[in-house]
Amino acid sequence: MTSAEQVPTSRTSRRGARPTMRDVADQVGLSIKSVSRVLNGEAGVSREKAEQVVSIARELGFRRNDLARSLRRLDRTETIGVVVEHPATRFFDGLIRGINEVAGKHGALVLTATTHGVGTEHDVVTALSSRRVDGLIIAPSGTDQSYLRAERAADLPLVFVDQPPRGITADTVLSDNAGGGRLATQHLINHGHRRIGVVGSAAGKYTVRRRLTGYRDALAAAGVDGKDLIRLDCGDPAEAEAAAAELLQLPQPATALFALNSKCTIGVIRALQSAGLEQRIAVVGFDDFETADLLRPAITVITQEIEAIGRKAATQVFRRIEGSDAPLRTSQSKTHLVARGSGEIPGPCA
Amino acid sequence: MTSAEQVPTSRTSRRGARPTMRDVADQVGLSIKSVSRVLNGEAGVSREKAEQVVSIARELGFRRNDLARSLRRLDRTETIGVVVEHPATRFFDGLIRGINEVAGKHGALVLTATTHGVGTEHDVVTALSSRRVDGLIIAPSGTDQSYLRAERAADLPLVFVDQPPRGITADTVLSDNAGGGRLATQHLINHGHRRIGVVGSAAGKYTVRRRLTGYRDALAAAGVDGKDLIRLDCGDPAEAEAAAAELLQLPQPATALFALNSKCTIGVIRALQSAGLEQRIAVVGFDDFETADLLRPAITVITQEIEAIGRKAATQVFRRIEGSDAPLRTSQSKTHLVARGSGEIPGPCA
DNA sequence: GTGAAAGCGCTAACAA
DNA sequence: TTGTTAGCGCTTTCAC
Repeated sequence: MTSAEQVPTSRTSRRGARPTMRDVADQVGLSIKSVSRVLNGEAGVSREKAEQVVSIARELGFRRNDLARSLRRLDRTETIGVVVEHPATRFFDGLIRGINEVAGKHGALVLTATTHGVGTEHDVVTALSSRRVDGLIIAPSGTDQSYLRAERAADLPLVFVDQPPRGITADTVLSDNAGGGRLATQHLINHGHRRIGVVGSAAGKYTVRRRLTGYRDALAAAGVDGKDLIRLDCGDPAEAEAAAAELLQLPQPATALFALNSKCTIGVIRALQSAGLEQRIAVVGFDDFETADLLRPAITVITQEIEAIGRKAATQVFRRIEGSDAPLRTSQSKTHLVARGSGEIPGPCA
Repeated sequence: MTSAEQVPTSRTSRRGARPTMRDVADQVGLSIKSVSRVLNGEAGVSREKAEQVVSIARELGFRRNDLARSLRRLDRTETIGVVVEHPATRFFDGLIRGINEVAGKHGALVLTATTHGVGTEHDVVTALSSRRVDGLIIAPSGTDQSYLRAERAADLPLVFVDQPPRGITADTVLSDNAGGGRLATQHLINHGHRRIGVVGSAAGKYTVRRRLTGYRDALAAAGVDGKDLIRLDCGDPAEAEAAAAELLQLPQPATALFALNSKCTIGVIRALQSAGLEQRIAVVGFDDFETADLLRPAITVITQEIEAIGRKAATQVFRRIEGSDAPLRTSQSKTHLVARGSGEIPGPCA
């Protein structure tokens, strides 16, 4: 409290230090609060001073520290987190497009984190939660989401896509996977097939189970038995290729194949090409891919309304952020069959 | 300082409020600092108390507020930002994989933001900078990066990939685009082609210019003239298809086509299929795509070492984060030709 | 139209 | 082993 001169070191000169509102205020000769007002577009500062603030801020390379801002404003970061396993699939591309579209309207930044590789889903989600995103859209890759109890308890908006969460309840946006499985199978039956093989990924996965349910329903409705024609747990195209090859070499071989995701579709096509059967065996794949129409035959697929799913999920997140406490909701988007050739190859009963 | 009882309202009961170290400390009957020690794995707390802290923290659903933590620790957020136009391409997939691999070793979270659609590159990068990421890896989509002067001045680690920045200088990791263009063109020349058409995207884009340079160099080295065979500014497969069709209908039509990116490759293939020329006209595409080997003929491509680029970029970012002030560096990764059939269709001079 | 003071949740520095 | 104090950069509240 003595009047000894304080000689504050200029913070801006420290390596890596970034200018603060304090620095701008000092330069303009204004209080930090006025600077804050200007930089946040609040009223109550004279035009002249305001212009000075803007110009000095620009000159200094000022960027508002949103860490501090969000801390003071009690965790409104205007950021939503998206957690996916793997960004480079048609599915996640469309999803993120849809989410971005809605988030843009709300002035929020969308940050995507990947669970592939080092970090597990749990780690990545927790990291985002600790960084206080305002909401989270999660395409689960783990098998248990009960670690999110803390976030649920704190009312952090959580929306699941592609698969429902396990171990907790939350808003969820799904595709009609069973409907898609039914569509595909029915389509093949209609084209005269009775021995319809299935190649899919992890047997325990929700989407796999649902698509399979649709397959079984369609077979049952047509009075067909398909028990020995299912090959699951194919994690990559190579495994799917092997599985498809197997289905084609059974005593009573499959005359049509239904691939439960696009990686499997690729494996199936490889198997058919190796065997020279691509014009003889029908194929329907779940999920579209960019070059599906360039193949010979072009590939018939089941498509999902992916961008719509992204929009729905984001809309729901923002509804919750704005305080909605409507009951938890699970919505389901349609799936469609796009006939391109491979699925219309006739079977023995055509 | 009077002994009047303070009756603090329980903060945890407020809707959306999340437990703090204060809450944990109160429950355990310890100071906030001890809680901090435990939750950050610092030594100096008795086993017994530490276990209590951990268990109460878990019970309360405590998540450390990393906004506050980072604020106090002067902007070490242990987060790096990646800015890309569009996550769902083979390129960005590999890139993010490589980045994640390195970031994982450094305990940092990788957050990806997309510039496609609503937000411009500038907005997205600034938002990330305001959130105080420790470093930024940017695949430029805009045409001018001088807005990053503030970040450069503050020594925020910045690494550009795919294309160098304009308007500022920074560490950059590129592919040898010209080399790839030369490889492709030379390959076609070697297979007897002299009229080699090019279909590419935006003429002003760095990668397009470099790949074209390689093309011209190879033609010049072989004494071939290719002036009227270049069609740029094809933004999507449809435009590339039209451009390719045009090149095939010239008085002296192209006998081979070089597509400068995978979207163009797809358009080119479509044009050839429509004309029934896919077995007659040679094609080389820049950038691989998942179904390239399923097409007939399978597509010969130039590949980039994408994951390596991601690893290099991330390594450089962390080097800078750790304080390196080595001179700015531009590194270049190799490109390779993968022969699959379409590029080996012989030309008239074979 | 302008500013001073307090405090968001945490950690650094120091004290006991 | 444990606690106290100050303060990161901002916004909120209230006073002038």
